[in-house]
Amino acid sequence: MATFSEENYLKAIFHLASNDDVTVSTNAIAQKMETKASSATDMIQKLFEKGLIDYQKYKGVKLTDKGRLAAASVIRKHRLWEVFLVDKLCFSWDEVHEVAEQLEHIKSRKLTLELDAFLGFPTEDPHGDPIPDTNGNMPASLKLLLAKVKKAQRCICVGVKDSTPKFLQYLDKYKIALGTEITVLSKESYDESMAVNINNIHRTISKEVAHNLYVKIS
Amino acid sequence: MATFSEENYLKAIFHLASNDDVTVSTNAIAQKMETKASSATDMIQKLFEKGLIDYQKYKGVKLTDKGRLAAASVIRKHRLWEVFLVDKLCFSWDEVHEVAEQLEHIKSRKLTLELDAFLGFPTEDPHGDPIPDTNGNMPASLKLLLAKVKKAQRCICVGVKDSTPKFLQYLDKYKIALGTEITVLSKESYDESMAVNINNIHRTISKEVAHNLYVKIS
DNA sequence: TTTAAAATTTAGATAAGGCTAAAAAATTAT
DNA sequence: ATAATTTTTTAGCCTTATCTAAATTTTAAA
Repeated sequence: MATFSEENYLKAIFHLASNDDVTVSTNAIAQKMETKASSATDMIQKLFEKGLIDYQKYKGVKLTDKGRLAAASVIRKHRLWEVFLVDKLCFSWDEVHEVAEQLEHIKSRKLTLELDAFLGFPTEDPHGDPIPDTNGNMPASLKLLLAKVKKAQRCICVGVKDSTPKFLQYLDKYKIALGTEITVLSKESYDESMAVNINNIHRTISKEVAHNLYVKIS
Repeated sequence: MATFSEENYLKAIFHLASNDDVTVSTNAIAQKMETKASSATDMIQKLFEKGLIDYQKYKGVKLTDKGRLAAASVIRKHRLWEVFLVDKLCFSWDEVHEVAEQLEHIKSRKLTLELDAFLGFPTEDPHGDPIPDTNGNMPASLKLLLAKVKKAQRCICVGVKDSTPKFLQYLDKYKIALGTEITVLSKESYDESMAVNINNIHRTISKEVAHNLYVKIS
C-alpha cells in the first residue's frame, strides 16, 4: 500500500505524462511537487523498487501499468470527492481542491464504490475533468480552452486556467460563471479575439481571456 | 495544526480520562495506542510542549482545555463520518470504524460544518455514542449496558461491547440487531439473568449477554 | 570535439515517530 | 524500612521524507 507521499508523486507523474510513451524528467516532477530534485530522485528510486515506475538513471521516468492504475485510483477518488463536495455539501468549484487533496488518500475499496453510487456514477468532476473508472481507464476529456472552440459552436464554462483574483473578477464583471453558456459567433484571426453570445448578450472576448477559460462543448 | 499521530494520542487520552480530573498513565496510553511506553513518553513530551496536555514526569497526564477541544474535534469528525457512512453510503455499523479512523483527520472547518448540516445535525453516531458539538461539549451518553436497564424499561439495541463472531452469531440467532427493541420484564438477582421481550417474544438473557450488549433507553 | 552549462544523482544531515535496552523513580511487599 | 517489582524515562538506533552541498552525467555551445 502506497504512502500519501508516494501517491502524490504517482499523481504528479501521471499528470505530467500526457501520453503513456512520454518519459517524465526528475526536474519536472520536482517542480510539480514543489520540492527539490534530490528529493524527487529519492522518491523515484523508491517507486522504481516497488515496481510502480520504469526508471533508468538520468533517463527519466515512465509509469508501469501498476503505477498507472495506482495513480488513476487516486485521481478517481480526488474527482469523486470533488463531486461530493460540490453536489452535496454546497462547496463552490474553487473551494474543493484543497479538501479533495486530503480525501483522495483515504483507503477503502467499499468507500469509493459506495460514494460513486451515491453520486450517481458521475463521469466528470466539477471542473469538467473526466473521472477514471475502477480499472483506471480515463474517459477522453471534453474540456478545452475557449480559444479552441470553432465558430458557431455552443459550449459551457467549466473552469479557469488562470485562477488569480484579477481574472476571476473580470469573469464576475461580465457575468461569466461555472455553467454559463457561450456561443462563438466569429473569430478574428488578426488578434485572436472572438465574438460571442453570453446570456443573449453580444460580447468580444480577447485572446488573453479565451486562453484562460475552460469550456465543454454542449 | 496537529499531526495524525498527535490527534490519535489526544483521542486516546480523552477516552481514557472518563472525567476531567483523572490523570492518565503513560502505560495506559501506550496500551491504548498499541505502542511501547517509551514511544508514549516521547509523544507526551511533544504534546506537553505544544500546550495540549498537563504533564509532570512520572505523574501522568491530563488534557488542557486546548487539548480537550482538539480531541473532541477529532471525535466529532469521527462520529459525523460514521453517520455519513451508515446513513448515506449503506455501510453497516460494524464496517464504519476503520474508515472513520482515516476520515477523522481531514482538516477543513467548512467540510465539518457542511457535513453536519447535510446529515441533519445528528447528536449520536450509529453506535449510540454522542457527537461533541463545535465547542467540544459532549452531550451525556444515553447508551448503557443492557444489564443496567431497570425492570419494565424499554430500550433499543445500539451496539455491542464484545464484537467477536461468536457473540454476533448469538445475536443473529435470536434476532437481536441494531435497532431492535427490548423490554425488560424482570431481573433475577441470583444469576443476574433477565427476562425480556424482543419482537413480542419472551426470552431469558444471561448475565454474559446482558453485559455485552449496549442499548439506549427509548 | 572539447568545454560550459544544465540536469541528475549521491552523500550526509534533520525531524517525526517508532523501537530496544538500560537507567531512574515510584510503588508494593516483606 | 528496606528490598523487589513495576512504571516511567532516557539513550541510542531505525525509517521516511525532506534538505543542502558536492559529485557526476548529459546536453548545448563554441
